[in-house]
Amino acid sequence: MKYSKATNYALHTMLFLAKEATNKPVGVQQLAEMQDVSPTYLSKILTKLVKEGMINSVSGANGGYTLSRNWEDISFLDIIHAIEGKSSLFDCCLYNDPKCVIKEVMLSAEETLENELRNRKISDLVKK
Amino acid sequence: MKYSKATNYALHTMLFLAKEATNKPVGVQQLAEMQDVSPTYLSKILTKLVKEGMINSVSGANGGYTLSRNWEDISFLDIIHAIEGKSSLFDCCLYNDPKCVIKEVMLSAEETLENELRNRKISDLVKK
DNA sequence: CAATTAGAGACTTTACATATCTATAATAGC
DNA sequence: GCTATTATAGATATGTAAAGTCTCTAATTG
Ligand code: SF4
Ligand code: SF4
Repeated sequence: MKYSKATNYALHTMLFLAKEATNKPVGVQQLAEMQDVSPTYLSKILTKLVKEGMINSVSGANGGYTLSRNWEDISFLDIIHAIEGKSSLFDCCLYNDPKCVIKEVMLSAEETLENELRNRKISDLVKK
Repeated sequence: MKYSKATNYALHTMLFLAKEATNKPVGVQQLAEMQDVSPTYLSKILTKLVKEGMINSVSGANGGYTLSRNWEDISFLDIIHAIEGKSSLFDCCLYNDPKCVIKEVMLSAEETLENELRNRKISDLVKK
């Protein structure tokens, strides 16, 4: 059980875009080089962020990616969910025993984790 | 990013053993049948718990597994660590930037999760 | 000794993350 | 309109780890 590299790439990209105060699009070429990953693969990851409305993409020459308007609200959890999906960390083997104690513990722990990640915004890291 | 099925099997086995107040060994055959998993595979998982001192094994006829003496102290985190390993959920791609903000957020969130899981003991689920 | 049980190791299968390749679509600048 | 540049999409390949099987060995019971 680990966060995927794709999540790592997405977080680093978001942080970089946030640090760039400018609105000029940043090409995937540059973003990929910084992180030592292939541009086509990173592009595929960033497309997920585009579809979730976290960043915008601009085709054509001098194109690239920019943060969306509401970027200051984007949390770590948002980014993780965009890449890893939103399904629970804990897969129950049987069907929905509602008073199952194991499930209760695991889901409540996961919720604690999500709350923490929901409160941490990319924008908080930039302001200082 | 998900908890493995092996973790699920380990948790269910521990809970079952805890509910069995008796000290009689329970064979892997029976444990596996309940969880619809092959005995040899489950055996491999339970051996990890034996090595961490959470359960004891008894070979030979009428053998099986019993909880260890200190079983009331065993937390969810202990079991998860025994199966999934203890390495961090977040793999940092570069080497140890100590003031890295991303790493700081991810590790602190993970610590919150671990604290919650450390406070939940198998024995708490049985007492009621 | 015979039956039963856990443990160990090699191996296979499956699933998924990671990545590559190629073709298409959109845009800028000339 | 033409060309270069850039993102997007889909098919495909590779790598890795989880999940599971098979077989042999060791310990214990009776
Ligand atoms: S006991 Fe709980 S965790 Fe296990 S299968 Fe049933 S509902 Fe799921
Ligand atoms: S920026 Fe932080 S998370 Fe990223 S590689 Fe460096 S230390 Fe690791």
